[in-house]
Amino acid sequence: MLDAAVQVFSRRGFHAANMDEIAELSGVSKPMVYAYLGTKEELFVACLQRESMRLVDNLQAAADPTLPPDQQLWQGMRGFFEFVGAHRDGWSVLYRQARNQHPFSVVVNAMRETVLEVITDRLDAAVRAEGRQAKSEDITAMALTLVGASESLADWLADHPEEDAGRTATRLMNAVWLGAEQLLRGELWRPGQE
Amino acid sequence: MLDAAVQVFSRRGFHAANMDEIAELSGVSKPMVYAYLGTKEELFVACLQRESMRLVDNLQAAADPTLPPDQQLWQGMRGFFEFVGAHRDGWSVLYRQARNQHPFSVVVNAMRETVLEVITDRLDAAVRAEGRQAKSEDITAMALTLVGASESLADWLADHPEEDAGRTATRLMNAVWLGAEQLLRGELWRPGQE
DNA sequence: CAATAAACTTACGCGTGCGTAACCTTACGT
DNA sequence: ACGTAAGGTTACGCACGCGTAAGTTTATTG
Repeated sequence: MLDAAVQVFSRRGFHAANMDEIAELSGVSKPMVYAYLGTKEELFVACLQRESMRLVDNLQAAADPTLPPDQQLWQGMRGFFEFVGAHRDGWSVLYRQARNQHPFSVVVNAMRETVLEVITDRLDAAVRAEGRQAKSEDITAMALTLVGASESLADWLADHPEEDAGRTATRLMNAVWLGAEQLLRGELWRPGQE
Repeated sequence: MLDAAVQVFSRRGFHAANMDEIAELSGVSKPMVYAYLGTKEELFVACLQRESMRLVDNLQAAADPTLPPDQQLWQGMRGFFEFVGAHRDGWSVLYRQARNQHPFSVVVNAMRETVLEVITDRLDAAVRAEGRQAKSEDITAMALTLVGASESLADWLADHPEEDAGRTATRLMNAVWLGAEQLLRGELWRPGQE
């Protein structure tokens, strides 16, 4: 039933989606949808909450703080891309439909804020491990870069079912870990032993 | 009159915006809006076209093919961030409202595709200048990374008026040109002489 | 096997907002 | 002055879709 809602919201967007279609796809009548899941807004929020929980779970399951920073980063990215690949509709609802639509944006942005905090903390720890320290706004900018680049590749992944989550994560590592300069010179980052 | 529309669409989104409000903010009556700019959809598309033209103009005005690749990249980014800083409502309408809303997404995605092509060509040229060649999908991934990271920082910039376009571009250069690895070690990329 | 409650459906009231018909008013030629 | 047209406004028809009242079937209990 939630699955049906996610599917319809993904295809049509919040406004264009109508409750009759969701009910029909669920195989029940409209008043049942209202009885179980409340209004259209409440239903949408329920979808958002389930999908964002899945996303964050996938990120954190991939976190192993004992590994070196690049491995941690790669694993986090792979977890994220695996969620996107496995739940394309969920991704679409979260980032293409809800992200900028009041009042749903607050839910999504809260989740994005959480993700940003996690990454910021990791970066900070990695810098400290080098015996250095960086301005917090520089760390923030780096985290924003990582998240934005991930979202962009995620969108691409969502539209290319043939692509593999691990390969996508590796591509992103090459871009953001080594940097464009190294890449132009032919250097490559490779995932270590699993 | 278009300005008023962009402002309202930016604040409310396409669906929540109503023509009465746009008319009132324009200082004319509703039938006049219809007379000059057509239906709500046509009006929205007109906004999109103006803003996307501005954005692309800003990107290309900043292009100087004689400079080394990193300088070209930085100038392109700065041009882009300057557009965002100067037209926050326009940015909001393009990327937060229209990007995933049929049938407007086709307009925005066409523009994004153009930008991606420009960047892809530049990257390709830079790789060739090093006497190397890369798989096209790797170049594509790098371009997607650059664009995604730019969008993420642009969104951040749009909500932080105190921030400077040039500084944002420099931050992004540090992240994507040098790479996170260099950055953790304390290296910094700096814009050359202007 | 009636009486009643639970589970579900059909059919509709109602608000909202797009797009326009009908109406007004100011300028201009005759 | 007066017909007429350009340029404007007010007021409304209409479709759409959310949420629910009223009605119907299926289960349950004395």
